[in-house]
Amino acid sequence: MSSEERRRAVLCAIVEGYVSTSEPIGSKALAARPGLGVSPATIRNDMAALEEEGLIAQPHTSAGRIPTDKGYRYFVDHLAASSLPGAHRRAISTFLSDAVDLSDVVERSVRLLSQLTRQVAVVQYPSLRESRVRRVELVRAGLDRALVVVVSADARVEQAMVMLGDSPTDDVFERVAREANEAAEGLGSAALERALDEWAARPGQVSWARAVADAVLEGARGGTVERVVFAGTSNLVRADAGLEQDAIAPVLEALEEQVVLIRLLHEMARESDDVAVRIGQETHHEAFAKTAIIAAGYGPGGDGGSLLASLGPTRMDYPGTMAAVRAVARYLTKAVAA
Amino acid sequence: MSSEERRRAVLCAIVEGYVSTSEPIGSKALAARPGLGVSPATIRNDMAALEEEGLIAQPHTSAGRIPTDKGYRYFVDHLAASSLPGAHRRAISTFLSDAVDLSDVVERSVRLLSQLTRQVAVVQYPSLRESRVRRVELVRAGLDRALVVVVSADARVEQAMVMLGDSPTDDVFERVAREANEAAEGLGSAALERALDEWAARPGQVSWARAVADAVLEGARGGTVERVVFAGTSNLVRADAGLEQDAIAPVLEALEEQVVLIRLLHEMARESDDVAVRIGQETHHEAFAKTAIIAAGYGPGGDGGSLLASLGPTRMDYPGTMAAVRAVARYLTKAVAA
DNA sequence: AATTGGCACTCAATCGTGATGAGTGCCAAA
DNA sequence: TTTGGCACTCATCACGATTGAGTGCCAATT
Repeated sequence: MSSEERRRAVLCAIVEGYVSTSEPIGSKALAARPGLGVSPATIRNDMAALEEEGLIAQPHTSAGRIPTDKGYRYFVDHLAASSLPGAHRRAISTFLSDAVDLSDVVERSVRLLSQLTRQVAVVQYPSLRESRVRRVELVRAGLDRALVVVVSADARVEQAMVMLGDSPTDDVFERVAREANEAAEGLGSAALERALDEWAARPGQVSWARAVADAVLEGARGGTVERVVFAGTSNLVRADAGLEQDAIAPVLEALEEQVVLIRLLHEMARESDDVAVRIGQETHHEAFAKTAIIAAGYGPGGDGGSLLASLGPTRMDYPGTMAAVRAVARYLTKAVAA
Repeated sequence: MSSEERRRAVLCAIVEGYVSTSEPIGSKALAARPGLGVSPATIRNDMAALEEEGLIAQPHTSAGRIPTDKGYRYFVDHLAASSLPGAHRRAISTFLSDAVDLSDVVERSVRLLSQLTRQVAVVQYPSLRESRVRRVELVRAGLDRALVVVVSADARVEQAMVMLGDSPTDDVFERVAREANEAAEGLGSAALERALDEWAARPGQVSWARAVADAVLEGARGGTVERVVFAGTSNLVRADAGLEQDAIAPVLEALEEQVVLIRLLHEMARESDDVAVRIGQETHHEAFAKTAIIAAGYGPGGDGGSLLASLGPTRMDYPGTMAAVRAVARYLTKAVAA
């Protein structure tokens, strides 16, 4: 093994050691490890070089080394894809096999992922592709408001409240409701838009027809809300997790906020078509500065898909977590396709 | 003031002092307070009596006293209803005034409540009363499964997946879908049940008609799922919150679990028609042993209503939190009635 | 040029010690 | 019943000494 190779091995050993013990790793402890049969002094030289490169650091003078964000990054980039333990594999298939509907699938997945990784799991609801409208239903919900319900051909139901700005009689309301359905039924995308535009612009049409048409279009597109569900937030506060008390509250806040997280996940999805990893500072968010996020897309490729992720302290089991995220993403893809 | 009254005043002062400083309160500090003009020695006597009654305790010999669960209970029971700061009142009305639909109202409420109380807020989705079926829609979602969508007259949409145990042709499926809607349309409660029973039992009916009928009935009843949303979990880990690190993870787990919390809230709603309070051990749950829960019903009285709550460490500002919970419940009642 | 053993040095963590003082319980006096 | 006095307890803090893990550097070795 060349000295270059050994330096790399030393880095990996430091990462693995620190992740499993959560304590800085010294040269002596490393030398005792089987695998790299060299003396502590040699390892010290390698460590000095690695520190020079900014891959490891020491918390204080007389302590061992811990990986920096950059060190973790190197480790992750030079990682052979590891496989999932058989027990986990079985857990996934049994967990997801008897889900009854979409929200059930999503909820089971997020719980499963949090259990497999012992981290916080995040699953974004699938952003469903545009599809044909099966039926439009208008339900009166007060004098001047109505609920628009769109049932699409691929078995989704979207609803939205619209303000009428007007108090139509029941007769008028019923007629508009019937017409809206007739205009939209069976159509999709461009044809749907044309039909609804025409309908809303008919002479003598009620003033709120445009609002209804927009609601139907939005419903057909799968809604604008990008919902995200979590599980396993308690893993953040586990004593062995390695996040200081002060670092936890901002993370929980950011998770509840959602918007920051969703944008981050989108960025990550764009830059990799397998599993994407952001470590510490790479998240570019103060709240996540001490955490790492491992994300993967699921569902049909292209824009139709959606995202899931695992979030934990930078000191996490990267190979294991990446394998779990990849596996759940794969199963979830199957589950939503069915 | 009689000695009995003073003892009560001492207890209240201890609670208030401990809540605001999060440190045990000594006799000297109490005597310095204006209000009860007696010497530290007298207060010590009162304290001994209060400790005898189990209302206060001392963490260690040479420390001041802190309230026990029982002490907090006494304090809460003998509390004059306090009113909400004007700023909070304004916050409530502006926060809720421009909500667009039910889930928006619920989400705004839970955020608002967590901000007002600086605790974890929990809001249960309104369990809506049974109502007439406006329309039933069956959407095929695979060879042997279908989505049943029930739109009710009061502007709700419920959906459920049913397994057909059979792979009907599209023609048959369409016919059954039409018939199911005809059978259910416009009916409610008993009449609906009768009509669906008759429909499902018709000679020559498909085998899965019963499953569809059940799904429709359940949808009309508002579904069985009782969803709960949270906000402000980061407040649990705030350093000044007063929960030890180890106590936090179980709480987060229990919140995610939901089922325990929901049952607890139901119990609480039953025992009080104003604001109900459970303190520490009174929750009868290990996870909540160090927390207090303040719950109130909202929505129309009787079974139609639902619940919201605030959860935090037992060392919390009870009057303030109770006032906030009460106020949000009141506004929320208005919001869902509209 | 790379590796190794030796050695002095640094510094966090640990422990023991003593001082401090907040707070108590008890008792006798008012 | 209240109060002042007083001895007692015990967590907390500050100080110092010790320990030991781990390092950096250098000269010797391969």
